[in-house]
Amino acid sequence: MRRKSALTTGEIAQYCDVNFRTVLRWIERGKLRAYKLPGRGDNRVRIDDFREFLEQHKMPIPELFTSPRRHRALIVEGDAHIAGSICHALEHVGFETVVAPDGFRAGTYLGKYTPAVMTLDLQMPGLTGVNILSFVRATQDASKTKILVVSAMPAADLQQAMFAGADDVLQKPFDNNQLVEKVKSLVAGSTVRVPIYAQNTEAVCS
Amino acid sequence: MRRKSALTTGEIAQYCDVNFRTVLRWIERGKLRAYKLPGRGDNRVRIDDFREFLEQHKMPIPELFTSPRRHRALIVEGDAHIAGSICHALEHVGFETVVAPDGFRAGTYLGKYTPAVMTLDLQMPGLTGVNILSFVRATQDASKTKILVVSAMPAADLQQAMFAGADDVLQKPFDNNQLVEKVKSLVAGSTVRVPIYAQNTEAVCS
DNA sequence: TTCGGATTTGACAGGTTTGTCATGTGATCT
DNA sequence: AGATCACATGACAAACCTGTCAAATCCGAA
Repeated sequence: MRRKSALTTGEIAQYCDVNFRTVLRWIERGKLRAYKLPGRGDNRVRIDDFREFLEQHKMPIPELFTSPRRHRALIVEGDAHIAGSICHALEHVGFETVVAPDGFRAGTYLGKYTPAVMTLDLQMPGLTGVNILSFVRATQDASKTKILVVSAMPAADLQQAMFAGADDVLQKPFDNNQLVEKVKSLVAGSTVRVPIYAQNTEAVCS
Repeated sequence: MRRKSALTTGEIAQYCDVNFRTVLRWIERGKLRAYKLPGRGDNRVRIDDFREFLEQHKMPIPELFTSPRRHRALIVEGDAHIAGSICHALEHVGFETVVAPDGFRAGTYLGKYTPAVMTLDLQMPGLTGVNILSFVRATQDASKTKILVVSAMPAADLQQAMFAGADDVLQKPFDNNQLVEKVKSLVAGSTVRVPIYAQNTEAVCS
């Protein structure tokens, strides 16, 4: 079954545990964004709009909408050996993993998979670590992705990574259990929403 | 995926997140314009008609059809000076430009903006040029993006870039006019076989 | 605490659209 | 050419919209 990209009023009514008439009124009053089908004027609400609505009103978000992203981890790591090891560890605790062996792929995969968490090797060739951190933080779509910096750099540099936007750091060499613990707590903590949205830094030439 | 100038009912059903039976009814009632194939009477909807339909009903337009795509150029270039120069030249002939100063951003922007054409500096720090070429070519969403490799590498290496998937190459240093010409012809060549009715007359500057 | 007014939500009915299923036939692929 | 897939059609069930009215909730005042 294909994943739906839009919901009907009835479905939303179920999720919110209210009468569908109420959902219609929300839409009427512009509290919930929706578009209409040409026929009878059936409303469809895009999942993203629905999520935003839920967050805005601090309503509980059904597992259904958080789960697929929640268990996805992006591993940005140049060393295939280490990457494989991380993969294995995370998959073992239920994550769906994707490995990006270079910066370019890290970028595409981040946008494509919107993982819940991303482990980032700052010393990959071609990655100007700190820049990436702040860039990701400023990117709306990815701002919710938790970042765990994994690096062999000295502790002072790791501290700086935290300032730049990392959610946590882990010094190489590390133990897989350590990593799994950190990742898990990052994902668990991500249920708390920070309402501050970084402004979108556009790179469009003017 | 094959290039299409018209859509079937099934495809529209997918895009609209609706049952294909419903799409048929829309067509029956004249809400969505379509023409029939001679055989069984299969419906085909021209892309422009579909887009008009979506706009008319304020329905979200799938990324796939967002119009300006054709005129978007992604400039992957580490040297801000050169990047600015390319930007300027391309904007002058009607492109919307985006600059990616590193591999990571190249990746995110490629996915985000799905540009019609991408100029790629193979010697950027951290870009393992040839890998990227083949990666992009293998990536479904971006496979239509034309790639112009811009590099100071010797001609033999550029030749290899062609084998790896580049659509054209340009040796540094280059003249802006040269670049513009190449980009324009790449975009022109990619003509998505837009049928006659295409009113996109704002097309590439002539 | 209790009361009344204002607002929001739930319930019901009628009419219409949309989804589902089964079937037949033309496309499409190898 | 044959096998598989996608589409069209018809009928029926399910879901949705509109309008109206009753019930529940909220809020300030007595």
